[in-house]
Amino acid sequence: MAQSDTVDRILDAAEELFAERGFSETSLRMITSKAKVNLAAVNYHFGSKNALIHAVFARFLTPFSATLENAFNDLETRCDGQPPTLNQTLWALTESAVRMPQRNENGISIFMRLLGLAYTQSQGHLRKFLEQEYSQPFSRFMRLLKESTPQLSAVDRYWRIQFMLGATAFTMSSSDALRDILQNKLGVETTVQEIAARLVPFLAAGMQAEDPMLIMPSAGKTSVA
Amino acid sequence: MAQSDTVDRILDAAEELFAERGFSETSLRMITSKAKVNLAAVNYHFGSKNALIHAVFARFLTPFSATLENAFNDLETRCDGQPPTLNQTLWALTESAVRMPQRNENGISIFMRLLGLAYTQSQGHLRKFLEQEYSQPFSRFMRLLKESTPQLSAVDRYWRIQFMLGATAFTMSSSDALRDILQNKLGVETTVQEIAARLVPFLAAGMQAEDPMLIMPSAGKTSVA
DNA sequence: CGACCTATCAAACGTATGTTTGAAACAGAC
DNA sequence: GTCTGTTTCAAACATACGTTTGATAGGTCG
Repeated sequence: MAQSDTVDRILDAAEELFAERGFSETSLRMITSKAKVNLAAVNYHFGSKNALIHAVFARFLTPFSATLENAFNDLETRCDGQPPTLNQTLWALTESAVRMPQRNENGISIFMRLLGLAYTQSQGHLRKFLEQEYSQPFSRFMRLLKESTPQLSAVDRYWRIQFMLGATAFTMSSSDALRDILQNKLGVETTVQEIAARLVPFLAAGMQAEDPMLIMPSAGKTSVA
Repeated sequence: MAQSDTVDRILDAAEELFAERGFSETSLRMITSKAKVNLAAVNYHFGSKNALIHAVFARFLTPFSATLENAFNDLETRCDGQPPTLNQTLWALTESAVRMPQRNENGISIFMRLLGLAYTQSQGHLRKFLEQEYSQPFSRFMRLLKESTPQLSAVDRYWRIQFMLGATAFTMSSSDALRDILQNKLGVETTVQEIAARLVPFLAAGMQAEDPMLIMPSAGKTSVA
């Protein structure tokens, strides 16, 4: 066949291993042996390990950013000029992620973990690649968030967005492990959708908290709203 | 001198480099050349690279966990049998961290980033080490959190704690980079204390959000609070 | 002084990494 | 069948890593 499935087998294996162990801790030999392809195949098809990392992200991110654009379009036409509510904005993103066609049942959580790693591990080339390729939907989401939280100052909004990102990336990145723990400790089953349904209200409440500087640290009793 | 300053020079250099680049991405040769000591000194004084990582954490974490125990003692005597409020619990932790004596002006942010990396990078040995050595203050903090949020079901509390952890670890793990971005974009200087002062209210509000299951995803308009 | 323990150093060791090579296998077109 | 371009493969390459070695100094105590 002209384009064998070698490329996809490599991408599948790489995606899983990167998510499990991080980028530096995953060697090409691990990937190629898991994918059952020759070691040289990675450099032949992708050129380098870094390029493979980019390809793993691109395979998910390109269709996802298209889905996201549609969701944002829908949201804006539905709002008809009015700024969307914070919940609407967050759900537009969440539903796009949850509804993406997945290669397997863990597709979302694997990719969430990869996104978290991309942010956390200081891989300069990756950040540059993501900024270059996918800045548009990101900027648009930021703009919607801004419209959804007009009461916040730019600085407050900036930090709270980081907090949201953190809670999301972190939770999703380890949601498999967390689900297992919950299953064992409390005997409760949990789907990714349910986690999202718990996460979004948490984020919305955090974003809309009282002005942070009103509540200061001290030995006295401070209470929230 | 009996105990030269080689040990501390190594610890200082390692701490900084680990925080900047992560554990796997930092080689012993980088550390020893930054510390201006011989390569073999690390294995001589610490035994292995992993042991050096543990030592870096222990140097900060041991005095910190003592400070934390005191803060929790203070809090419990101040509450006099009553369960503490969520804000009190969160601030007990935050103030202990902020008030720790620091080796240099970036001491806290460096160490926050290290803690974030410890959680994020899947270094099995590190997690085992931390669980073994510092499980007590961690468990105590969890117990206080439970008392501070009696209104939450066990499952809700479980997930929301994960969300808090995520927002904190993630923000702290990249706080230097984030501060730089903010500095460039908005021309605002930010201290770790200010980040904490913004984070705590965010977390408290999220923890005390409405029952998550009341707000469901749909195409319709949903609003919070 | 000489014995002894500790600390430092340059050099080497074995291993694992990402990448490259050159030949072999395979495909489709003529 | 033969040619042509693509894909696979085993092997090697150069480099970087964590760790070990054995020699050399420096200090302390009898």
